Amino acid sequence: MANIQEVAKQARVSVATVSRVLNGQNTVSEKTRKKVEEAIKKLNYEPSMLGRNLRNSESRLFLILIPSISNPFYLEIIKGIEAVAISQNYNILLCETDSNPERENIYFDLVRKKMADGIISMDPTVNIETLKNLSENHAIIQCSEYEEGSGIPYVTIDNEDASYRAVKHLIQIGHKNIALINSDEKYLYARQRKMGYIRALEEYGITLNSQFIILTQHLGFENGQHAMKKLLNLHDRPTAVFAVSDLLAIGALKEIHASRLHVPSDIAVVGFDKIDFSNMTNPTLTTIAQPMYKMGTVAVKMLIDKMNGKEVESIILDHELVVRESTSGQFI
Amino acid sequence: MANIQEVAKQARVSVATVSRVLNGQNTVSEKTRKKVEEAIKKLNYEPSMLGRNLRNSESRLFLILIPSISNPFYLEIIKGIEAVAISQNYNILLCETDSNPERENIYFDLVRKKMADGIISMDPTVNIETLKNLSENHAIIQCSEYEEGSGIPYVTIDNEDASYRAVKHLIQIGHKNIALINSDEKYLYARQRKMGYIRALEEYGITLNSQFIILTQHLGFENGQHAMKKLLNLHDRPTAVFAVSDLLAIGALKEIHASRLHVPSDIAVVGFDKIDFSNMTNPTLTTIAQPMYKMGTVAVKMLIDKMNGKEVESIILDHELVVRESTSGQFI
DNA sequence: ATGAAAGCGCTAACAG
DNA sequence: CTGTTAGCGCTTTCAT
Repeated sequence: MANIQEVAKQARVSVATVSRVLNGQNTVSEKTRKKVEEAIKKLNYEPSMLGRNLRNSESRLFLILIPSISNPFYLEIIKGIEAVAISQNYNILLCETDSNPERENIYFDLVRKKMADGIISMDPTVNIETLKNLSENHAIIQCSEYEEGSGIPYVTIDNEDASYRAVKHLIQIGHKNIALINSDEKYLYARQRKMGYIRALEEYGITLNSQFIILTQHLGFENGQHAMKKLLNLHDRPTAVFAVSDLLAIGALKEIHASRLHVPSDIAVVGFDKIDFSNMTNPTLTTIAQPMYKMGTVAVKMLIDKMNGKEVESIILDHELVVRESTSGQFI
Repeated sequence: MANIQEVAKQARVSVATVSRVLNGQNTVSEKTRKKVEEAIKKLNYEPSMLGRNLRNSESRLFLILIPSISNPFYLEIIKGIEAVAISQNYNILLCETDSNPERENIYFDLVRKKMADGIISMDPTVNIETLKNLSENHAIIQCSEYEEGSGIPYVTIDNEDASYRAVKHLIQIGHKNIALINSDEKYLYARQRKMGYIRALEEYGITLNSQFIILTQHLGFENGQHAMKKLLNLHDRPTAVFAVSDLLAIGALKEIHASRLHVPSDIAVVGFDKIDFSNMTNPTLTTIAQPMYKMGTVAVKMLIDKMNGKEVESIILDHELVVRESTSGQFI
């Protein structure tokens, strides 16, 4: 493989000139540029990013931290991230932490060792102290999940309001006994969504039934099944369920079917995220749509701004309630 | 950020010695090693991979090529890849081509420019000529999809046999009118799976009904719905469907429900891949399990062997028929 | 408009 | 066991 030296020799110019051509500087005469371009073609030369990166002290790589690649919620965000990243000549290192601090540390090391120029963290289980430390020397943006007052800019939605609207929708179609399948309240979004749930109930004068709130360890399908099983075993079971992720909701759906009950006539279900799969279930799932793709694009733009030393403000994006079959029709 | 020079100065040794400590060479006296380690700690030094990579002419990054990140089939493979990669101090660049040659080329450029040391391609739409060219100078492994006689080693399953077994299962539970929802036959796996389908029918003396074979552009949910719609509109509709991906099968499931028919009593359904979602549907999906995680780990090992100049043989892994609700019970 | 030369941070060959 | 030094491939300042 040819290097810049050989190209220079072939074109009878200096390596500096070759470099100038490579980087599209306009201080090169047309004639010289031609010569260089021919030499490049003739030698099949490809500039090495290893040399360039060392010289520029950059890797042109972003670290994207997610808890699990199996959760479709993140995939759409990643698409947004990737689109903007590529357009700016960056690439992404997709890092799945499995909520494992050791694993997380392997990835953070990549940044410490200059293999990545910045971080977009979507991991709610991230060690926020480490993140804060890292943010002193590196550009970091939090996406979706965040920590208030950490000084790390974030892009997210108004979880409290989204939750409020989901529950209000259930109330408006006639439900009073509404359960909440929430995740562990150590997560900010879980606390926020619970608040929205409570606010909606209060607004309509519905008494909170603490048996109707089930907490799950993770946001997966099985967790939704187990939670729903508990709810179905209650003496007075709910007529509607709001689950804070589509995967949880789909698990609930499955469990309801297993009990030979019908959605939405026996129990209505609302999910959260609008993952692709929420439209494939039977019945299709009413859910809160997050602007995931946009969230990804915004996060990258914020990150690049941050790397360029600009002042970066956190951003709250809009969400939307998508009514589908799992709540359609008036409840009587 | 401190560099190796400053550490050397602080420890009053040469940079070579620091490098030796960094790389765990045992030619350093205990006393010196201590000094160096203290200096590293004191200065909060982290070795830069940019320097190391340039020096070693490696990036320690693998390029993983997939057509779409939304297809869950690839995710489990990726987990396998990542596990082995990390254990060998590599990281992965996950690249979604969207079956777009331009996009593909951006990623191949990464290899040409030394930003990646090797490629694992899982993209059936990959330009095989480009791949062959690239394979002259770079280590490449094909995973799942491959090209016979390309000289590029691959790891995959026996698609013909897997398909044969799926169809045989349907026959054995009493079906004769078995449809095939296949993808475009420009893909090798599609041709192989069709062969298996035909072989099973022939073995049981069932005449092939060409109306029962539907080809789809992609392997997605909607494609499954459309294909199933066509089948349901046939005068003599099939009593069983074998779809070559779970997503297709789930689409078929949905369409069958929409027609107020019941699975499996009206129509039995078999999918392919055993993605997580195949267990979340109602009914759960009978499917062919591919050893996806293992496929990923094997692919990386092959890649690393290849990079080390070893002779690498292609590998065929085992598959398994997983019978679940969508075909359970004797068909009458 | 072009070239010479320094240097990004590291490793390894060689010398001692 | 340790130090000196060249050099990986590139960009950029400073001359000219």
